[in-house]
Amino acid sequence: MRLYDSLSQEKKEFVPRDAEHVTMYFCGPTVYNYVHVGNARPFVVSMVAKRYFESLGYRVTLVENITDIDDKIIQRALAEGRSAAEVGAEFAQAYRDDTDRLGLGRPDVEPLATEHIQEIIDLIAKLIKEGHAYQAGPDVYFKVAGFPGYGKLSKQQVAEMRHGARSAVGEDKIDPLDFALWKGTKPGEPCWDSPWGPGRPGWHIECSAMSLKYLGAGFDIHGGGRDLIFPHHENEIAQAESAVGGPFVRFWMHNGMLNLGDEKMSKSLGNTVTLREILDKYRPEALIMVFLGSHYRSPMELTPAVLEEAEQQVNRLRNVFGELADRAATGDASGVAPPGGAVAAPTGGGGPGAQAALSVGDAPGAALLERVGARREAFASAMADDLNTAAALAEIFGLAREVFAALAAGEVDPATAARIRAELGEMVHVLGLDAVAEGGDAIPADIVLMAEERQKCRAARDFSRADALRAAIAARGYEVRDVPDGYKVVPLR
RNA sequence: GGCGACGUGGCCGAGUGGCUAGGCACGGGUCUGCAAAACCCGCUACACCGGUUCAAUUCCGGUCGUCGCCUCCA
Repeated sequence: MRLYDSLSQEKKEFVPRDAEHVTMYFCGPTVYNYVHVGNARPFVVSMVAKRYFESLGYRVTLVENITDIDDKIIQRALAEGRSAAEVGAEFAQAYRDDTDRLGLGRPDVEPLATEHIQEIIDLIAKLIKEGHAYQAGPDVYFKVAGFPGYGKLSKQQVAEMRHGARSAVGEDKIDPLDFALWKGTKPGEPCWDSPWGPGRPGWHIECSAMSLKYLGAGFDIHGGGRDLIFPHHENEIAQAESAVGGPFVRFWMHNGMLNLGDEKMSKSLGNTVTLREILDKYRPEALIMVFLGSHYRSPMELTPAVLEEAEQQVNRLRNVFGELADRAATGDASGVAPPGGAVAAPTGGGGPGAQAALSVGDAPGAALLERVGARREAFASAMADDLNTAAALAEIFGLAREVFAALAAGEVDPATAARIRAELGEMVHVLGLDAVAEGGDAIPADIVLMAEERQKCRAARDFSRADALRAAIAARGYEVRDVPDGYKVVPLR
């Protein structure tokens, strides 16, 4: 596959460091609050990338940190009269809870900065020992001037950066560009013992320490939001390459920012929306669909309209899986429908039976399977081109259209339906959209009763009562669809 | 000012030197007690101005506009 590397600013053939093992590190959030939707993008991107590599046959180790010690956490703790550890733990858990709702699983390792203080201290000690860092009073700084490649990721000139750089009061840097590796403690702040006195890690060092610990120097992919390029990742390169004396990572992968409406989502503007707020209003698959609908490197708008549209797309995929499941269930591999056919389909499964018996014929099924093969190939090429999920999704929708058409024409035998369902299932799995392929929860018994009652009303031609029942069912969040030989209940949304 | 993106049909959003993106919405039709789902048909674009070319939305230059980063930020 080809993957864009932000450092060289070009797509390069991706070859992992280790033949069969892909190593990835993504920068997770600093947990001083509930994460906003923007934080979900790198999470989704990294999980989808992981799935894609796995689909290629690689073993993947994805490390995604949680930074649970920093100025803002301390500030909040102070303001709320509790410990920074407490604040960090609360929001780290909230972050896990929120991202769990996406249904993408967890990264393989989710290291906490506060649990890697020793590794951080060791790394700093090494940098000092080798002359890349120096102690200044209670603090330790990285010596930017000693790292020739500084600015190579963000494409900035050191001289110009120095122009606008500033030092906070009380800092004793030699060079304004130097950044803190270790911050000496101040009254009321949490601290750890170190060779340089009590203090805490600076912002960037934890990621280098943890990525090197779990993945080793020269690992494959280091990712995160574009806004981390400077200073975070630039500084990581400086400190990590100085420490290892060689390349830090092979590919830098940066996702674009999220905008809310026409305003940029920004903490300073105060217009952030938390991930949990979004997930309370929309299905997780819809949010994933929105992310995948545009390329991961592009900035994107997140508006109610976009999310609503994604809900529709989710419905369409759910429908195609539902129809395929129904068709697959209508008979054995010979294509003969079971006697009697299905009438009620309380779980959304089962369904039409009678008209199915007529469609046999290998030819139409074979033609459709050919289409599936072609779509899968196109899907694979799209993903192989810098994870072009939007194009990959288009193949899924294209296939859905073809499947529906074949289904409508009665050209799909149960065995073919089952096979297509499985293949489509594999595709949506790579994109983290497994939910669209699942049957969903069982329909509540009372809803089924209402639907049954409605059937009776229809049979008795009491349509006003039937419609009232449908409305009542809709009010409960379900939709009744009349199908040729019965009905079907599906969840709205 | 430096660096990096981007301007595609009603909307979102891929992509390409000549040939269908896809989705949503909309209009017409089929099916249906109604509705939904689905199918069929329709709607077909590449900011502007130059240039290169047999041919440019796609390459080059310029103009206008939008956005991100330049030590809070995924």
